[in-house]
Amino acid sequence: MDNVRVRYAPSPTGRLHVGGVRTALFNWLFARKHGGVFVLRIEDTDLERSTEESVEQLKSSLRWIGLEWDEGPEVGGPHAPYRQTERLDLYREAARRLVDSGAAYYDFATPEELAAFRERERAAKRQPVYRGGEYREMPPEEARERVEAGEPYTVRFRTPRGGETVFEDMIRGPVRFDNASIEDFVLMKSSGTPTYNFAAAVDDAEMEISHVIRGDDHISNTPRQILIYEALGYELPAFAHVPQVLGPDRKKLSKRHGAASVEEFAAQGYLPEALFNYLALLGAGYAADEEIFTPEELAARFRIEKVSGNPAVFDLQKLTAINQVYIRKKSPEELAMIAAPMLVESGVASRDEIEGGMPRLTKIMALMRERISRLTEIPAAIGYFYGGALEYDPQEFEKQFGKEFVREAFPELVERLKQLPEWTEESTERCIRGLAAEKEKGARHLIHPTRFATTGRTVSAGLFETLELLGRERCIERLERAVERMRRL
RNA sequence: GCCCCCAUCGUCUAGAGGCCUAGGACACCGCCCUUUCAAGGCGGCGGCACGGGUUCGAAUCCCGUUGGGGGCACCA
Repeated sequence: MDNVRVRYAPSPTGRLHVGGVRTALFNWLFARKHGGVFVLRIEDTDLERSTEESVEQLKSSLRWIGLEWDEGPEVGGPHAPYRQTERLDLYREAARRLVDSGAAYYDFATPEELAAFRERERAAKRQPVYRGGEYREMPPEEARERVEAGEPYTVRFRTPRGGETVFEDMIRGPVRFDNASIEDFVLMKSSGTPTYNFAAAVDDAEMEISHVIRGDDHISNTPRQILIYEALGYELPAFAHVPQVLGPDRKKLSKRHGAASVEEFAAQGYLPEALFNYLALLGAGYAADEEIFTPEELAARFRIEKVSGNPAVFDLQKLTAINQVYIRKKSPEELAMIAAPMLVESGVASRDEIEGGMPRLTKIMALMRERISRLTEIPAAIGYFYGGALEYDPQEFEKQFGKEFVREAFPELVERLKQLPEWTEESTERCIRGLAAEKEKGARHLIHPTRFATTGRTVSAGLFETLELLGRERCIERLERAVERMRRL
C-alpha cells in the first residue's frame, strides 16, 4: 500500500476519551505499518463547545500515550493549517463550487419552519427527510438576490432522490444506504461555518487522506461525505469504522464507570505504555497467544481488516494486569524517580530525606516493583520504610504477640539483634533462624512477629531484605517498642 | 418509529465448512513453591444467543427471531 495518509480528527470539547485514543491508536498503527503519515486535525467548528483548554489537553494526552503526529498543529505540514476554524475559506470556496454546479443550493427556511416540518412528518408517522421545500427548485438568480440582500441562509446538498450510496468498509464489507433516506443536509450553517460532514469531507479530500479510520458512530455520516466527495470530483478514500468502547454495563464508557479519559487513567497510576498496549489489543483481533507488545510490534502485526466490528467492553482488571507487567519491566531507578515526588506529596517522607536517599529508594523499588499494580499504590505500599514509630492495629498486635512462645522468645531475639556486629540480610536471617532452631521451633514463629513489629504489616517483601533496607536503627527502635507494648498485653 | 452495524467462556479474543472433545489471556477457584504478599509453575470452572435452512458435514454460509450498539440537528 503506498501513500498511506490517515488522520485522527477530534473535536476539542472535553478530555480525550479512551475510545477516542483507541481510534487514534488504530490510525497510528495503520500508518506505521504501511509507512504512511499520521495527521492530527482539530475539528473545532462548533464554536459553542470547543475550548482552547481542550485542544491543549488533547495534544498532551496524545503525546503522553506516545502518539506523535507527523502532520498537524505545532508540527505543521504541507496541508496546514490543521484547525478547521483556520480553514474556513476552503469550505466557503467548496460550497460556492457546489452551488455553482447545482450540487447544492441556498435554503432560506427558518429553524421554526424546519421544526414544524419535522413535527408534521413525525405526526404522519413518516421519517422526516427534508428536501428543501420550495427552495430546492428556486431559480439560482432569485436565490442569489436574496443572499445578497442579506437574508439568512444555509447551503444544502441536493441529495439524489433515488438510488443508493454504497461503500466498502474495510472492517465490515459493503454497507449500503438508500438515498431516499438521506435528506438534503446542511453544508454551511447560517453562521457561515461548515457542518461537520462538510468540513470533514473537504479536509479529508484536500489533505489527501487515503484511509478514513474512525468511530462507528460515523457510519451513517459516510454516505453524505461520499456524496460530497463525488460532487466535488474527488477520488474516494477507503473507510474503516471501528466500534466504540463500552463500560461493563454495555453503555458507552464514561466517568460513571470510574474513568474514561486518558488523564483520569494517568492520575490513577496507569503507565502510558500499559494503556497503549491494552487499548491496542482491545477489539483489534490480534492472535491471542501473547499480549505484551511494544508499539513497534503492535504496528507490525496490525491488520485493519482483523479489527472486530463488535463493540468492546473495557476491562479494568485486564488493564491493571497489563499495567503490573509494565511496572515490573521498569528499572528500579526509573521507578524511584517516579516514586520520589509521590512520597513527598503524600507526606510520607520529606524532600531532603528523599533527595539524600535515592540509592535507598531505588533498592526499595526493586523490592516492591512486583508487588504493585498501579503507581498510586506506591506511597501506601512503602510508607513504613520512612519515619519512626508505627501505628499497630491492636487486634492484629494481640494476635501476633499474644502467643506464649513469642512472649518468651521475642525479647531475647531483640537483644540478639541489637548485638549483631553488622546489619545485613544475611546476618539478621542467621540470627532469627538460629534462635528459632535453638528453641526447636519453625522460623516463621519469629519471622511473622518481627515483620509486624518492624513494618506494621502482615505482608511485605522478604523479611530479611526488608530489615536490611529498613536499617538497624529504625528496626531496633520499632522492635523495642513492640516488646514494651507486648509486656502490657 | 425509521436507517445502519454487531453477536464464541463474566470480559477481550483464536476460529475464514471437516484440523473443534471449540484454543488463549484477564478474572475466579484449587494445588505446588514459600517467611507473609507478589511473582512463577500445575490444574479446575466456564462459551458457539435462539429457530429454520444449505451441505455427506456448520461456531464457520443463507434467512428469520431475540439481544446489544450507533445514527436519524444550522453537534461533532
